[in-house]
Amino acid sequence: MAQARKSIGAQRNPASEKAILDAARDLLAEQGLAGFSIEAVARRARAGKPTIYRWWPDRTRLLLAVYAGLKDEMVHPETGTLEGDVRGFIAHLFEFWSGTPAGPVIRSVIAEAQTNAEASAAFLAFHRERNAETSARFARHGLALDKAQAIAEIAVSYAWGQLLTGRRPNDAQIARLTEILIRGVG
Amino acid sequence: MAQARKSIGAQRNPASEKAILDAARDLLAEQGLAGFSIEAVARRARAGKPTIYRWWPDRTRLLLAVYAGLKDEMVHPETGTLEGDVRGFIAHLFEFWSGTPAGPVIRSVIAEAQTNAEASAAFLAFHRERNAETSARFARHGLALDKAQAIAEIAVSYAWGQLLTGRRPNDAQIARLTEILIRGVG
Amino acid sequence: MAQARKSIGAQRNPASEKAILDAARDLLAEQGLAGFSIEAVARRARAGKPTIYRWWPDRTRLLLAVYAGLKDEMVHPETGTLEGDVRGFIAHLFEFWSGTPAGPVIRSVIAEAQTNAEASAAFLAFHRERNAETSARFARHGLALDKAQAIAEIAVSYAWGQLLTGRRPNDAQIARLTEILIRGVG
Amino acid sequence: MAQARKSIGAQRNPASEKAILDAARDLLAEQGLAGFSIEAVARRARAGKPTIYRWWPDRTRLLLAVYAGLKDEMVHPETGTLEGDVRGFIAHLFEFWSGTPAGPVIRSVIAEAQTNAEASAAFLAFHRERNAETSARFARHGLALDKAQAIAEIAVSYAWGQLLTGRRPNDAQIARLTEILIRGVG
DNA sequence: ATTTAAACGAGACGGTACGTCACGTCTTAGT
DNA sequence: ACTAAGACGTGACGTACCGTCTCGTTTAAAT
Repeated sequence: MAQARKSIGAQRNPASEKAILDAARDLLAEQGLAGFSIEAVARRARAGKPTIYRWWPDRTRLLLAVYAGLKDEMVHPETGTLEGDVRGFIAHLFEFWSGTPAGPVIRSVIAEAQTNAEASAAFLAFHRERNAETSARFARHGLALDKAQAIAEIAVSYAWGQLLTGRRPNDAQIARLTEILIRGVG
Repeated sequence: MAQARKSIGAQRNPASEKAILDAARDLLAEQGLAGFSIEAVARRARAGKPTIYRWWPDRTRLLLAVYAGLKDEMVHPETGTLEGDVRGFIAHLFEFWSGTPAGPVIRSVIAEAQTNAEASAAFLAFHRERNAETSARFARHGLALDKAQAIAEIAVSYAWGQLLTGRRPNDAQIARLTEILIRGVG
Repeated sequence: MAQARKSIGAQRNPASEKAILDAARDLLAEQGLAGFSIEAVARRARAGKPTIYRWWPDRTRLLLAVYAGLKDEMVHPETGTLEGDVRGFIAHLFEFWSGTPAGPVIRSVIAEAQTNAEASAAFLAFHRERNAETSARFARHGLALDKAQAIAEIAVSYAWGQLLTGRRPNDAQIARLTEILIRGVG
Repeated sequence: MAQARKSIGAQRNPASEKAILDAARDLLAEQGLAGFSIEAVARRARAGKPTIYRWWPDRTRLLLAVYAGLKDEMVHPETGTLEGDVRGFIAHLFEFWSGTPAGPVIRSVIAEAQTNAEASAAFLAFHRERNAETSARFARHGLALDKAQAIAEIAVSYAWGQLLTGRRPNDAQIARLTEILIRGVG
């Protein structure tokens, strides 16, 4: 959490930006979307509300900025087999979601997207981008691209379904899903 | 929309209950969760706020009551084959969600469930109940119950994923998903 | 406080009337006008709200009924001298107001009279009636009636002023007031 | 009545404060305490409720603020004689109360003081302050201070008694009261 | 002896106001 | 020019009480 910061003159203060994004992310991680208000972020970041509104036009855009900040961390290793990659992809999603603020943040973005068209568009765009990467990876093992896209979509949808209902599959469930998907397109 | 209703004595007035639930459902259908406030429901239903709070302790519980009111309509025909039942189940979900207030209502419930533990529990319970029915139906065609449960879960998750991102699959996509699922457990 | 009472047929139940008036008086005595709501009276008297509204058309009229019930107790002895009667009258007012629910009730009636024309009229009428009695008593000692009325009015106004500001004069102050009044009209 | 006002920065907007106090005072003058609600004041002043609650913690404190705003106007001329000053003081009270919002405001404060300890304390404090001034003035004509205080208290109590019961004395009645008081302490 | 009619406790009804919270906008004073 | 601070109007939150209404029960009075 940030200490009191003075202005650094007629230029954007990167410390403020970071303090705001950190506060927003931490609030989402700790209290979910319910605790995520501009006022709470400003209090926690020791920032003025207009400073937040200057850079992010509303609550939704700040949420999306936090969400965008997660992307860099979303990498997972290749295994060499299709089965290993699919299983690893799914398993990694849940690890990522539970070990970082990512889970609450994504839940919040999805919730926000049900109310806010901009959040919806941003989330869908990001999903498509990610799915292109994922299916490209799956296709490296000789799978047709359309089938790779299909199982990537199904896998991610399944993972969302678990996340949104507060569940997390065990290894056996992940293995079964993987098997169904690979046999299904085999 | 309801006219002003008097009390009918020391008992719940079904006309008021209906007017409130109708108003709530219509607001969700027209404006989504953002337009769904107790004040707005009271105005539209020509009801007093305390009348709403008397029967539904908060916004979430009223939302869940609207959601529960959808159950009866959620039926779809049997086709005689596993492939037909799976495909029909998925197709029916999207028809149901787009032709009735059900789509916006379910989107709202899922969004609410990300914030509210009660909504989360209610949604998960309802989902499990529905999935038991669905997988039982799939199992009538000779499929093992655990496999039937798995593909029911996957199918519903896929449908939610489409709904929550504002998409709707065409018949070919539904057919492909159906094929993957059935071959996957075959 | 009353037990649950049944109807005694097509006639007013005196037990209910008493229970309601007692509850109203006690609430005024204990919590003042702030705690005096029809709902609170009904709860305390174990009466239905319509039973109250059947006999007293609104909150003000029930307050006035409690006030009217005080009249009988408002008697004080004659002393044989003008000075004794004036002093005794004033002293008696404060004893009456502090030893019974009368103080809070009269404070409440005066407060209510600032908002409600009916309460104002009722209070003024009662005041005039009382003042006629008081000044008649003072006049028995040879004082002209108009002078007796004047000092009765002044004495009561002074007493109200003390009551409404939460004060109570000691004996010396009462004696001084008495002296001023009697010498003033002497 | 005020137009919509913007914030003028991180400081109190005097225009809003004035609009709110004016609206409160006018509501009291026109409708008395019954019409005096925070919601009504906010509507009339075109102010937000939180703006009112930011500066005055509740209805009572806003009422007392209106009451305090009357002080400056409560001045009356000296006449050179005790009789003239006493009579002028009493007469002035009624002129002040009938020609300005002061009458309804004071009636409201007294009513509120019967319910609210804070209002009671504030009213009593203001009364004592005023009475010190008044009795000091009376004492300039050679009257002992304790006697001056006594007749000031009696005079004000009499005036309150008239105000609270919706009466107003004519000149002869004021003259008679003055005579009684002066002869009483003579 | 039976029926009628009104009073009873209970509590739901549509409203209004309460006092609180967060929204997104605006201006100040300082760096 | 950018900062922290915080006031502004708006509007929803959940609660209390208003005065009205109907329910089903009870019982005295009228048949």
